[in-house]
Amino acid sequence: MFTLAEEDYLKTIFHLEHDGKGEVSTNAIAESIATKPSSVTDMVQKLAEKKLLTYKRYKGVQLTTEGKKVAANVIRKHRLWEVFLVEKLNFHWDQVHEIAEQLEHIQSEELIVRLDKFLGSPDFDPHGDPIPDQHGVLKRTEKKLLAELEKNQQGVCVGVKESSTEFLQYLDKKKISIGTKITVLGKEFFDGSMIIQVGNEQFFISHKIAENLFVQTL
Amino acid sequence: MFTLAEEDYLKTIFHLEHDGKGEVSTNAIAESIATKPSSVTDMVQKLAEKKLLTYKRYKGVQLTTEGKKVAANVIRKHRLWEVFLVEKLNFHWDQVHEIAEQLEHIQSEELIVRLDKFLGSPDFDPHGDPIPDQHGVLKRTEKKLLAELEKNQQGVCVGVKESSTEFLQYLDKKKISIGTKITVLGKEFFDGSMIIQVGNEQFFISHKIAENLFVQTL
DNA sequence: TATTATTTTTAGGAAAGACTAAAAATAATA
DNA sequence: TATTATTTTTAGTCTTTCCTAAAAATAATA
Repeated sequence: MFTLAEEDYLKTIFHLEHDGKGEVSTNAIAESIATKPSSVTDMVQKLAEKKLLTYKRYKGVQLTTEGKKVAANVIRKHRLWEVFLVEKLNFHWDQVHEIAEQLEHIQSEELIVRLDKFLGSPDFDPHGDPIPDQHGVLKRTEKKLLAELEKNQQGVCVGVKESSTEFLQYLDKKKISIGTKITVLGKEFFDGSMIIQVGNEQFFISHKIAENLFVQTL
Repeated sequence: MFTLAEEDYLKTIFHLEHDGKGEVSTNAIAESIATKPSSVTDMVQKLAEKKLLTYKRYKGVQLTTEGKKVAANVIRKHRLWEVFLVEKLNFHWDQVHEIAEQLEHIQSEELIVRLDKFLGSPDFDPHGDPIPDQHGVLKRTEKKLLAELEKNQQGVCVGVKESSTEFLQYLDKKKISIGTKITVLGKEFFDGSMIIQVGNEQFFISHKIAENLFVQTL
């Protein structure tokens, strides 16, 4: 369908559009993709001919609906493979990017349908980033403190507020790390303490803990 | 390390060397890889410079030890991915070749080590072909009738001798198909009947059945 | 606003890997 | 062995994607 290079450009432009608002500049693309601006101009003109983006000389580019769909699909594949690598092959979350960069280009609709099912149709990748659905729709997410979640809400751990050794050791003991899915089973109004589920374990955490953990939520 | 095209050539030449004996001709490679002989000459000269094969004009090529190692490694990856697709994603054994053709080029030592472990270090792919080990060593295998196996031997189903509807339905009921691993738990000298293990099931089969099933063995 | 700096594009070309057409070896046959 | 057929190679191109160097457009500043 699309070449590896085309897919990489679309994906990168998609990300840049989400960060900065509006058009994406040639230089920004060149930097992201580690190539020269002149190469970007070439490719961007080609993608414009294919109606995957709109391009006006010196004015930057913007993905079309079709372009966004293709890009989101590549990102979907990338993030699903990352889940596979971490959940099934026990890679650490920070080891999987490079491999997923390759796997995201494997062409097979059926493969992704089955992989998604095999993984239990996850909503987030191991970095806490949301996985676009089959139609390329990326649910918008918010980064919150775990303490802000209500009963029955879910989040994926994406970071800590204060990283004292004690706190990190606590998280380690409780098997909580970047990408870990956390479900709030109960919340005590009195002191803000919670019962949460992590993997198959359920346990109590204090408000102090819940205020130190960042989670990504739908 | 090597380009996708290089890996495809090495793999193809490896297979051709195993089929016909001796040197592999330009035309044979061209046909296998669906390209023109002139393109083969180009690539073969390049691979010869890289010492992956020996090449004499008009005389065909032969892989060096290094070339064989690279080729066997690609084949190892291909076959491990096929096992993954069939065992984990529930693809049918005849649907996986094209996808594995792509997956075999993913570059990551660590990935293959972990994939192999995840799959339980299988010896055969879903077609009954042996999987080369980490060092590129391909165990030689034999195709036999199941009836010829002794107690505690293992084989992978690779075909049937006579394919009557009744027999195929029997195999279907017993969940035996191409690629199914069969272990002989016991064998009765008197009538040649066997107790075999298929998946988690253990059951009795008559000599007549065992004589109609081809298996690949180490 | 004139000038300088930055960004972007054009022009021309390189490497990889494919192709066609024609030439050169080798093989097969009369 | 001479001739024909087949296989293989060479020579010259094409496409994709990248590059460098120089030109053109836009933005920033005096």
